[in-house]
Amino acid sequence: MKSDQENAMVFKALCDENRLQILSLLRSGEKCACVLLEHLKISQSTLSHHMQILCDSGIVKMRKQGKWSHYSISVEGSLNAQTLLLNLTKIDEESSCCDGRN
Amino acid sequence: MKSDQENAMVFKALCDENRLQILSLLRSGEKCACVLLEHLKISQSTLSHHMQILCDSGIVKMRKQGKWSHYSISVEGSLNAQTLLLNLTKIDEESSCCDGRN
DNA sequence: TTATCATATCGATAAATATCGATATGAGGT
DNA sequence: ACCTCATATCGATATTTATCGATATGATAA
Repeated sequence: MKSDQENAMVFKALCDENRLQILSLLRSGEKCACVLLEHLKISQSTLSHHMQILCDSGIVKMRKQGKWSHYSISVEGSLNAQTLLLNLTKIDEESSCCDGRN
Repeated sequence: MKSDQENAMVFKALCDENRLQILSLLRSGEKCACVLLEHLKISQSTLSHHMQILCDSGIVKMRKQGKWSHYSISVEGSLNAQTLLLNLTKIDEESSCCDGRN
């Protein structure tokens, strides 16, 4: 069981408009930073910052090749986020029973 | 199809430590604000602010009864978040094909 | 080894968010 | 009508995050 802080980091990736747009671009396959930059109206340093957050969440992974950084959606990371979301919103049947004691 | 900004709002609910703790408390069933407050080390006005964000995301719903506000996890809202997450991280098979043209 | 290109990091600032105490609102009770 | 309680809203401040330009790093090419 991870801490709330660690779990929050997974979803931090998804609560920014620019990062959602980046994810949307990655859905069609791996892209290098320079290609992503062409499609966004942010500076190179800002993009680098967002990619860091996306990678920290585990939802995006990076592959270094020479001077290029290639980014893609991580299936494992996405699955992990799915499971996490499920657990966070799952109603606990053990404790929420129907005898009015809660 | 919702905008990136609207989608980001759903996950904004989940990227704060306090809000994750609130969700955790709600997993055992509906709670009124005063009960939630007992379990958290934040002020009443801060709690009210977080509940607003949780409700805006759709993941939590409120029921007013007299002077009390009862909060609970919304099954529909949670399902909506699940679907959204799935769509945001789903790899698009149409465009990412294997002939090397992307 | 010098130059160039892609990206990361740094330092500063702007913008957004969290937090609090004080006050407003609104429902019940006396 | 007045008082109390639960919660929301307001206004101010602190903290966090986003953003940029400048610079550093590290790979490749000349």
